[in-house]
Amino acid sequence: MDKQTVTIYDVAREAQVSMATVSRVVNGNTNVKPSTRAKVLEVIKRLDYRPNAVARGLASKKTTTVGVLLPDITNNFFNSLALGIDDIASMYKYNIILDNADNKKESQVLSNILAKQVDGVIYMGHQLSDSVREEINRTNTPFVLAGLNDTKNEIPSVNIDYTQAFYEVVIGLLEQGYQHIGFLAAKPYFTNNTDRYNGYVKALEEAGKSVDQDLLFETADSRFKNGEEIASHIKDSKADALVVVGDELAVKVTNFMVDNGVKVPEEFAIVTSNNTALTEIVRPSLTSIEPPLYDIGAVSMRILTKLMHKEEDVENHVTLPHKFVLRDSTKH
Amino acid sequence: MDKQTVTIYDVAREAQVSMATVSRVVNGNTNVKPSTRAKVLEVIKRLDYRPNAVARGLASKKTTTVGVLLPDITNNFFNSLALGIDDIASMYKYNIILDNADNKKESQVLSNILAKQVDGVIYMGHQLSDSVREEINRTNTPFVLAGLNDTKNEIPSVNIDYTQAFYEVVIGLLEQGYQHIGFLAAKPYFTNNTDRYNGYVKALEEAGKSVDQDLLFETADSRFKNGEEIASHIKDSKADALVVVGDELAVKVTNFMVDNGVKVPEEFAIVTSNNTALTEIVRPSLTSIEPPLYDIGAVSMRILTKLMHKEEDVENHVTLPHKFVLRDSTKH
DNA sequence: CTGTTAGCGCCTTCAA
DNA sequence: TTGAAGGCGCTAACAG
Repeated sequence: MDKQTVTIYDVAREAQVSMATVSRVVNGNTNVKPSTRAKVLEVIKRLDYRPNAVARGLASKKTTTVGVLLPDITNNFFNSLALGIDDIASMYKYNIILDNADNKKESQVLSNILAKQVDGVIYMGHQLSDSVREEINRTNTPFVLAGLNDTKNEIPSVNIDYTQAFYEVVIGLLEQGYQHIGFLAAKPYFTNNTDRYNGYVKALEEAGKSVDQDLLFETADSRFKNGEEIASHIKDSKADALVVVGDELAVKVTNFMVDNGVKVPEEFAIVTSNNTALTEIVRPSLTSIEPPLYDIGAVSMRILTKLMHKEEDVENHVTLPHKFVLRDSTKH
Repeated sequence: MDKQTVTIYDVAREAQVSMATVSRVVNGNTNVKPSTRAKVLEVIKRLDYRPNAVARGLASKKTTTVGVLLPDITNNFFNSLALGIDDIASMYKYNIILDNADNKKESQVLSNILAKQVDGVIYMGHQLSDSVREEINRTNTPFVLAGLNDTKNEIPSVNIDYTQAFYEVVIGLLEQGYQHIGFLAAKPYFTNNTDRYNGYVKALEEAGKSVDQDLLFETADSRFKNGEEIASHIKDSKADALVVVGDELAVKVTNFMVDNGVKVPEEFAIVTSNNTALTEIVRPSLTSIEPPLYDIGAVSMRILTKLMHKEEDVENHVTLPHKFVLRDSTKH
């Protein structure tokens, strides 16, 4: 009738031991005589006993559950991170409470997840709002930001060097002879995009060029659907190369260019930022920065486990190395 | 120091009422004098009290948490369903414990999730193994299969009519004059693929054609990466049209054809099955069956809420209508 | 090596 | 409308 029918008491009675002993064998405590352990295990199996994790959580103050917040589970950037998180989580026997915080009041979602007594939280998103930061500071539950820099450097985070990556991309484009390199990203620039923009600027300045406002393109949302109009603007501009934040956006621009007779990469080069599967699907395929998405998630979770186990000297701000994948949207 | 510092006792003391009263206002029980309710609420706010969901779960035997199992969170088919599930879940105030069951022993994962006392479970996957079915039957926790038919019709599920959809696709291709229509799917055929295959066969038979073994193509895995070799086989076969299970696979075949000079759709037509974003990214864009992925997830979760609330007469096997999106990979 | 005994924080009768 | 009291199932000292 109920979810849980057989309890630790039932096992204890049936095995003719105390519940403490049953608890010990369930928790792998070694101070149990092998013969009684065997007896208990037999009864557990026979009765199909399954320890109630909720009761366990209440008594031990540990739930072996971590909260994971992300803006959009269908976004390849975020779900790639999530995969890494999930793998490491299950390796360490943690469950994940997933919250697609898109459109919901994040601090509300966070409060709710904290009420569930998660042992830790991984936060993914475009930026860290003040209300969320406040929640984080108010609780003792460990937090890690995955793929998002903390502008105040208070909260542990795992990232690549977005500035450096974009700097390198632009330098490369310059070397290939492109003259008017545009920058396309969603506005307003959130944390990571500010970093990327800085890398773009730095490269231009080193090359003795100044930033041309006419080469700064923006969209309100980096999702695929919103790329059509901006692509048209870009085509009509003097840009002969473009670095893009968001593969979906980059794909949209690429298709628009090709569909409208622009030769890529001869007349127009495109470099994108996340190296998701889309980059290999478009024609021409897209040259891209290759951030180790899975690893960012995995490392974030690994750090969280250390934090949850109260280990000392946990690395707080990890910068993972990135690579580049040269494909057909650039000359090289 | 601890996760949870302020408890219901603290609030009771501070508000000078009993904890029972605090519990009542927290749970929206109406039998509380407005003035004392106000007082309690004030204290709750002032103390930043947050009810401990674990304790609540233990006492009430409800966790307002549901388990969601899927094989791969980076797969667009599954994460689209997950988005629908998540939206409805948060609408009904449920949290989701997400388990990427890929490569792990599913029944183990399931047992683990059941130990967390979830109020219900949504299962997604390619098939329902016997061990999982056994687990499901052994527990009283409600289950719903999302995007997966139960071959034994025991467990509630939400799907489209895969057989009918493929039947219609093949009929359409036949009408357009294609003579040798191939069928490409991962082998062995799991539940849904068997349905799809049946639709393919049914259409051919109605047209007086028999199934040609040389037109049955297979891969071990429907993911994008494994499509190269099979695409080459298909190109060398007599097929002049192809229905594909899995958009990633379809994209791979399309790119291979185009890259190798085959004219799509003039010489070769392709129809895919899930209408994920990829279909609009390839050139030519892909004609596709349009299953309401988000809705399948949403309806599954809606049904699960009814089951969890022990409502009567809950619809058990829902078949949602599908559509078709005609794009450039077919003549029409 | 094993049992006894308090709680963990909250819900929920049952009385008042 | 409110309070007292007994669990929910398990962990974790503390004895023995």
